[in-house]
This record gives sequence, structure tokens and C-alpha cells, in this order.
Amino acid sequence: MSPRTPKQFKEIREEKRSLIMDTALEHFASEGFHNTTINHIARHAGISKGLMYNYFRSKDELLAEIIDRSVTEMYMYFDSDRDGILTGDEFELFIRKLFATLRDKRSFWQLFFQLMMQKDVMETYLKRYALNENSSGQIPVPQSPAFMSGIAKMFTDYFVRRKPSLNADYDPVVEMTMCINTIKGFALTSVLSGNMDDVLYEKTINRIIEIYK
Amino acid sequence: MSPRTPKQFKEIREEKRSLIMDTALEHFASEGFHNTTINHIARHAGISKGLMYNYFRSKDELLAEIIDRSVTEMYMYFDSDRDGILTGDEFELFIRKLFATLRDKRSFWQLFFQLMMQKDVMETYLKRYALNENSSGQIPVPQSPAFMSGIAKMFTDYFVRRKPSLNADYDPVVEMTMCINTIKGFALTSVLSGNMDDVLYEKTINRIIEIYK
Amino acid sequence: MSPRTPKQFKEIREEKRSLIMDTALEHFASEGFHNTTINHIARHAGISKGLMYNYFRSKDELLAEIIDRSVTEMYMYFDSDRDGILTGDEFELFIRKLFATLRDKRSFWQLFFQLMMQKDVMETYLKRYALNENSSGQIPVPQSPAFMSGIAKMFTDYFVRRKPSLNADYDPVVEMTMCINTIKGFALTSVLSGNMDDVLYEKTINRIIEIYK
Amino acid sequence: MSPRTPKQFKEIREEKRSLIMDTALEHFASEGFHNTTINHIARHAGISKGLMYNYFRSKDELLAEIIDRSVTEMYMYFDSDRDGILTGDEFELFIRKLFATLRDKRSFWQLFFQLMMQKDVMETYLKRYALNENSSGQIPVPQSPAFMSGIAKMFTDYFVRRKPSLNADYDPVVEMTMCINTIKGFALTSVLSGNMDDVLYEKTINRIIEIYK
DNA sequence: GATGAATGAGTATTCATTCAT
DNA sequence: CATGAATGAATACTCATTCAT
Repeated sequence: MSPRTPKQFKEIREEKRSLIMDTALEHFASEGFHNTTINHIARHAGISKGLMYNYFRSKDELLAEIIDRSVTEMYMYFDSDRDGILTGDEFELFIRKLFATLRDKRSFWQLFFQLMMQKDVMETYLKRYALNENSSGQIPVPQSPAFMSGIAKMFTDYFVRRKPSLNADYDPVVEMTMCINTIKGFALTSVLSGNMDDVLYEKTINRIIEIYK
Repeated sequence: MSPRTPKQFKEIREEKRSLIMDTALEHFASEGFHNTTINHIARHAGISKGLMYNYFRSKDELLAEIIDRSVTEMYMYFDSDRDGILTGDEFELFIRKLFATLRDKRSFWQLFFQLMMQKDVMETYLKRYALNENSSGQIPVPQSPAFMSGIAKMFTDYFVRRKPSLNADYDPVVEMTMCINTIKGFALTSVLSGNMDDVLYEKTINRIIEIYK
Repeated sequence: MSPRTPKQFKEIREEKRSLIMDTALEHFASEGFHNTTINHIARHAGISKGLMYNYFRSKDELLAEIIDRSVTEMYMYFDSDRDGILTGDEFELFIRKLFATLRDKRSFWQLFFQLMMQKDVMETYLKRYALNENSSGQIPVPQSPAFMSGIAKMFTDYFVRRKPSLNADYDPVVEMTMCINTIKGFALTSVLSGNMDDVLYEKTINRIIEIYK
Repeated sequence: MSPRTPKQFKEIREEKRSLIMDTALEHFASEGFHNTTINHIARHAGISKGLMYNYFRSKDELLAEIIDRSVTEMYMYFDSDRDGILTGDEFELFIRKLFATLRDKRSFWQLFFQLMMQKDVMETYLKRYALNENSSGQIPVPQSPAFMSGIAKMFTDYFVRRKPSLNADYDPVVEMTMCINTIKGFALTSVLSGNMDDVLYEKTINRIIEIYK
């Protein structure tokens, strides 16, 4: 019985790590961070309480890692062709992708909205990301000033560009605000009610694109 | 110093009760329900921990009472001229009122959104209201099926009625969904960011009315 | 049944605080800090675990408070007539007092010696006292640089002064070192073996005085 | 690559065993037994946690083995010419050797003093040695009754023998107590302060010999 | 009514020890 | 032999709730 190779150990670790994070995300999202005990997570992940701490220094770190992972995933997901200019087609693609991840990563978004609601939590994480961005090579993350200002700029430009020459009343900032909040409201609805009507879902997405593309 | 009349006693009681609820709401909203200790509330309300339990059976009941009170307030606030038919002017009034309360009762809405995010909490309260509505004379509350179906009906009717005769593509349900989600997104933004630009705020409200009135 | 007055509350607090500290000291000294659980202390003090935390923020703080209290006591005890000059009679008094406190406060000295043995612990407390001395009005404490240099100076002066004019070999520093270490060894013995022979104890004290006075 | 002989295996084993014990002693002494985790020791010894248990049944046994080894070493070290009579030269040699080991085996002495401070620990080990001495061929160890009484006898005899015929006040027991405590105090100082002045160190040793030889 | 001391169930976290590979 | 993943008992600490005064 030869001992496991380092590679085997690494595989075991990564798999279990993922398992724990997935389980935890699920429960954090539906029951809330505070209502989810380590015991609960461990039991549902089929491991012992102690093992958790072999993988994560603390419950807080577990949460942080989950957020980091998801945020990185999101970043990868939306990073294609980010040349700083948003074309109409890219806008449509963005919307479609966004709504796709709202479905696929519902737990994460639910957790994310929950966290956003708490002043102190948000402050902690924004600070965290703000610090990260000072170091080189870091991924800018949603909600962080740098990321937001980048996105915001792109969006603002987009809405300025689409201004119809004839319409003197068109206010790009108002239009952008409308667009963003519609999406946000939709995201919220999508996160809260698992059982939205598929057809209506599609139709509304199309309507958003129709209006704002 | 004549002894206080029973009426005075009651008034004092009610005032203190309100004070506790206000304090608690404030902290629940900004720090979260679990992060807010009874001690904290008591100290900030200027009373002793023990006295808290003279007014509220438990921390959970305190939360429930806060929600009840706010929900009732909301109900009163929006109940004027509820004849089952939403005119354009009533729609505008509704929107304006809604955004006004988002500002005035920000803490409540923040707490409300927080609670909505948690599956089990929502279930608990929906059940609670569902039961209440069986008893006579109870106020139907937002999010409760009865209330929602009433509102929904009114809204749906409203959007059906406004259908332009020429536009075959107009889908009232899609339109209503768009409207509701725009408002919802706006509400979320409003709750989360205390420092929104006043002018932009106004402009966007007007835009919503312009589009959906 | 009128409520307790603030004074009554204060009395209760002080008494219980003392009780806890005494109990804890006893156990820390004989079983060691790490081997003494909060549960153990609570049980022996006849209170609940939770109450401990009403009086002390943590186990570490409890330890710190015990040390502080004892150190202050010691300081008061030895502070009489501290004019910077140690006469022969004062030296004798000092020795007698020192050996008296070794008996009376045996638990504290035992704990003190234990703590001194651990590099990190000592560093923590020295830092603590070093900081305190920056603030005005603080009591200098044994082991702290300021205190030690004061004591050391006085002792050195004492041993320089008693140098016999005829004895060219007399080295005050060596003599002081001998004296201090004899006392230290004695203190250690005294702390470790509870049942030293009373007569021998007395005789040895007298011998120390005879030699070094 | 011919397979290792059993002898080679044994040597490797012994070496690793020693390595672990040395590492553990180092950390036990400076951080304390409880603050030193098995993981820590293993990592610093460059082996895996599991392997530790191939060499030592438990953390407690590791400690016991360390003490045993050191105690045996001490015994060997001081055992030369133990004919039951301590001459003046042997006394001087003993003192010089003792102070040499305080320097060379500082970690052990530090640990030893730490352990001595704890009632229950000392009881455990004394019992252990008491039991061992019942079995034949065991080495009597310091602090054990048998050992102590042997040493004590030799020392007492020594101090009785050196009594000056003219000095009626000379009390051999007092003198011995003085001597032992001076040494003890010195040992404590030596263990605690790593950076004692070399010259002073030598001078004081000479002074002890001068007085008590 | 009013106070805060007191309780104890519950939770995160640590760490010696075991064990499959 | 060797590894480190896995376990679980033990422990510090929190906080809603009770209760004597």
C-alpha cells in the first residue's frame, strides 16, 4: 500500500473544497449566513465538522472564498471582447448572458443580494476588493469602484451614442438608469421566485433588448 | 404629584413600545437581525434588557411586530380610493407615494428586502399572514396571496386597458412585468444607496410615469 | 419589591468579580492556565459559565486582571518609604516582607513563576506594562524596565555602600547577584513546596539578613 | 542500491526519533507544552503528522520520553565517582558541571522548571519514577524520593563535615539550604535570561565555590 | 414597573489521534 | 515506511431569556 501521491492529495483537496463551497453556498443562500451552522454544512456535505477547518480557516473565510470564486467566475464569463466599447450586439449578448447566470447561479445571486443588504458586510468586501486592486494582476470585481467605473463608463457611452438625433428630450443618464434598474428589478425577481414562467421570462428579456438595444 | 391615570400609563407604554420598535428597526436594517442583540437595542432605547420582555415576548415577536406595524402603515398609506380600478392618475399617485415611502421608511424597506431574501423567513411570515386572513377583519398584507392577487388584478386590468388599439404587438403582461421590475429595481437601488442624486431621482420617476401612465 | 439600587448592584459585582478572580488564580496556579477550563472555574466559584463573561471579556483578560490586581497589591505592599535609598533596616524589612508575601500569596507567585517561564507570555505582559507606563500616573510594575531599573539602582547602591574598606576583593555586583539569586531560589522553593519546615524557614531568612544586611 | 540492513534501519529510526525529540523539546520549552501542536513539531522536524505516531504513542509519551532522556543524560553526567562521599573538589566539579549543563541544555531546564510549577504534572512524573524504581535496574531520577534522599544525604554529610570547629553558630542544614537555594536561584536566572553577562556568570560561580567549597 | 445579575443551550474553533492508501 | 485527509471530543465564547429584588 504505497502512500498517495501529492497529485492525488491535491485532487482530493480540490474536490472536497468545491463540495464544501457548493454545499455552503446553497445553505447560505436559502437559510442565510447566520442561520447556517458549520455543523449543518458539514452534515450536508457528508464530512465532519473538523474537516471544514482543514480547508477553511473560519466560517467567514469560507464565505469570502465563495464570493471570490463566484466573482471570478462572473468576471471570466463576461470578459469576452471587452474592448471598452459596447456595441448593440454586445449589449444584447450581455443581457442574455446576465439572465442566463441568474438562472444558473441563482444561489450565488441570492447570497449576493443578501450580503448587499447589510451595510457592514458590503463595506468589508468593498474594502477587501479595493485593497486587492492595488496589487498588480488582480481581477477587478463587480461592486469595486474600479470595476464599476469601467462598466459605468461603457454603459454611459453606449447610451450617449444611441441618442436619436431628432429627440431633444432624450436623456442618456435617465435612460441608462431606467435600463439598469429594470435589469436589477428583474434580477431580484428572478432570484426570489424560483418558479417564474419561462415564456414570460423570455418575452421580457426580449422586450428589454427591444427597448434598450 | 397625583398618581398617573390609567390612560397616561397606557400612553407611556405605547410610546416606549414605539421607541423600542423604532430603535430595533434601525439596527435590524443596518446590522441585520442576527447581529443585533437585545442588549444593544435596550441600551440604545435607554431601557434595561429585562424591560424589553415586558413589552415583547421575544426577539422574534419584536421583529414580527415591527413588520406588522410597517405593513399596516403601508396599507393605510396606499389604501385611499381603492375601488378596484386603477386610473392613470391613481397610477401616478401610487408611484409617487411609493417612492416617497422608500425614502421616508428606508430602514423598513431595507429590513423587508433582507427578510425577503431568506427562504425560511419569508415562508414563516407568509404562513403567518395566510393564517391571519382566515380570521375576520384582518388587514391583507403585501406579499400575501390575497393581497397580491388583488393588486395584481388591478394592475393587470390597468395594463390591459391601456393597450393601444393599433399596436398588435403590445402584450399587457409583459408590459406590467417590465413596469413592476423597473420599480422593484429602483426600490432596491433606493434602499441600498442612501445618497442618490435628487434630480436624477425625480427625472427617473417622471420617466416611469411617462412610460407607464 | 423595589429594584436593587445601583450601589447594591455594584457591591454584587465587586464581590463576585473577586470570587471569580480568587477561584481562577487558585486553579491557574496549581493546574496551569491551559489546563484550567472556564467551566472548571465557574463550577468551583459556584456560578454559570456565562456569568464569567459578564465580568471578564475572555479567559485571557481574566488572567490579565488577576496579574494586574496582584501586581498592584505587591506595589502597595512594598512602596512604604521608597525614598530611593535602601538602608540596612529597610533591606531587612524588605526581605521579611518578601518572604511573608511568598507565603500569603503563594498562588500568585506560583502563577507568576509559571508565566515567567513562557517566552511569549512574558513578552506580552512586558509590552503591556511598557505601554501603560507611557501614560501618566500608572503604577510601575515588577519586571517592567522602569521598575526594575529603579529597584536595581537602589540595590546596586546598597551593595556598593556596604563595601568593607579593607576587603579589596569585594565586588558589589557579584555580591548583589548572589543575594538576589539566593532570594530567588528561596522564593522558588517556597512556592513549590508548600510544606517547608517553619523553623528552617525562619533560620534561613535570618541567615540571609545576617549575610547581606 | 542494496537494501538497507536492519542495523541501518535502526540507526535511521533512532536519528529521526532524536530529531523529533529535539524539535519538540525546543518548542515545549519556549512556547509551552499546550501551545505546541503535534502538527507544528512534525512540520519543524520535517516529517508528517502521522509518522510522529510511529515513533511515539502520544503527545504525552513524547513529553515523558524527552524528560526520561534528559534525566538519564543528567544522571550519566553527574554519576562519575559517586562513592557516596562528596569531597571539596567533587563539590566544585559538581557546581561547574551543573552550570555548564544549564547553558548547554537550556531548553530542557526551561521545560523542567515549567513542569515543576504544575502540581498535577509533577505528581504524575513523581509517581512514574516511584513506580519505575520498584523495577530493578532503573535509574533513580532527580526529584524522585530515592534519588533525592541519596543526594540529600551526600550533601548534608558534606556540609556537616565542613563545619568549622570554632564556630558554634554554624548550622549545616541552614548552610546547605542557603547553598542549594543560591544555586537554584541561579539556575532559574540562567534559564530565564539567555543573555547573561559571561564575566559576571563566571565570577558568581567562583564566588559560590569560594563560599561553599 | 424596572434593573441587571444569572442561566444554559447553542456555535465556532482547535487539536490529538486514527486510518486508508 | 510515509502521508495528510478525516474524525470527534473538548473548549471558549455568545446571547436570548429568566428572575430575585
